[in-house]
Amino acid sequence: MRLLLVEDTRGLGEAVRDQLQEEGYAVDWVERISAARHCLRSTPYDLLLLDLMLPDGSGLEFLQQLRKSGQALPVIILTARDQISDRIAGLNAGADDYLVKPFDLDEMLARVAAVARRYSGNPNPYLQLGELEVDLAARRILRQGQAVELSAREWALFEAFVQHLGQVLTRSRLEDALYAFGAEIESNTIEVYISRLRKKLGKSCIETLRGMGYRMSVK
Amino acid sequence: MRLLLVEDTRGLGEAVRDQLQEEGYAVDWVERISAARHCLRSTPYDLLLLDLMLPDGSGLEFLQQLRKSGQALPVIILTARDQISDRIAGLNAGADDYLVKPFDLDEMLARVAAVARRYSGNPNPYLQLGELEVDLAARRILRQGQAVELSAREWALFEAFVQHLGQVLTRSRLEDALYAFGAEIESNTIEVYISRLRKKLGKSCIETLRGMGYRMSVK
DNA sequence: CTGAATCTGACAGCAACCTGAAACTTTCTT
DNA sequence: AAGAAAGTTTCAGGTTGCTGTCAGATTCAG
Repeated sequence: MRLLLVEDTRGLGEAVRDQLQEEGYAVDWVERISAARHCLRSTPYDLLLLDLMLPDGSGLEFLQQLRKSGQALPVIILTARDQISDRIAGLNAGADDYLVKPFDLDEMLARVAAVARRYSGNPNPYLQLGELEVDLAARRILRQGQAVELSAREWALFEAFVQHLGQVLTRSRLEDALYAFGAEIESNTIEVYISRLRKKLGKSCIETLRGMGYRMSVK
Repeated sequence: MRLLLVEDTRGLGEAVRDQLQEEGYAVDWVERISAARHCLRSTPYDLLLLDLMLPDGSGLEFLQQLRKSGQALPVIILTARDQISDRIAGLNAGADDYLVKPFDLDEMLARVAAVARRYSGNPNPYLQLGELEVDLAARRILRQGQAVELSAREWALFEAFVQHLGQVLTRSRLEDALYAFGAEIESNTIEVYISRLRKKLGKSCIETLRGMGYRMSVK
């Protein structure tokens, strides 16, 4: 269970993170919206804890953007007492719950556990990658609920991407994933398989970075 | 970060251990499965590097046993080139990644770092440079939260600056970063790319030092 | 003010990439 | 064992947008 905490108050952020980690959650803590955007791209999270007043923008707008882009990620917002009206706006914008600062840490844990429980229909080996649901162990992929069948090579390639989510993979790195080490390949096999994966999984699932390689991200 | 290396080839084992230790990992190196079992009982490890052909049994079976007993420990398997089919079996048995011998030590380090990162739950590390957020592994840059796309050459140049923050880079130094060693260039290509970077990343991000070169600072 | 260094918009050429289809290989079925 | 089906690799033609160069504008040092 991995959480992303966006909170610019040092003391509070640290306390919340430590408390959650003690409970066994994996927690990433950032202080800016831009950083949060970053994390969300390269890592699949199960829950977002979002302060509404941040140095580089409004958490509320950020949340709206998230929802607009189709992110179903559970969100708990953190607001100061004098921003209570934001609470309403927050819930409207698609938050799942809220906490008014200063809040009790046990209260916080309870809310997190509640939201987590509500959402954890499937115990975690499932990865949610945009419209894809991936079960790595079972080698199964659902796209918008529909099963997608991959051949051996297609799967090997896909797996390489998933195991290095968000990172740019060079051609030679991908070749290593498809063919055990140093097996020279002359033609454009990689491109052909990229093309097939896109056909099966959706165009936007793999980005091309001309002259550099390819990248799969969470969104 | 403590690793257990199970490898019966002396030379290879030594090289891998030394390399990893230089990178700051704590490494225990054993040559037998029985010894590995022992270590695992008495010490908590963060990662297991496992050869599949060992004098006292099959690493594959060992891995299966581990998984059956509920061990979630990350595992990278090492296979010889002619045991490719084991790679599939290994991944099925619950390995997280594989390396085909003979492998490049840098490649090995990269895989170890990747697996370690994946399990430690950290997202890619990112840099904050003024109004820029940089994720080197993902080759992603956010400028005030907005994604900025760089071409291959632009990125190479940018990377050179980031890797020498605050230092003055001469023209010939930059040429070496863009073109593999000593490729003479006559026209003002460098200036053109500097210009393109400034357009995308902001004027002030790279300073000109007339007659000397260019510099990027932390700001 | 003058010359040299640097900046930047424009552009032709071409390498990188995409993709449908054909040739070939492996696996399955009868 | 032979044929069918599925998977893999290669090839070729079409497209995209990066790259290096130049020329004219601009900045800077003396």
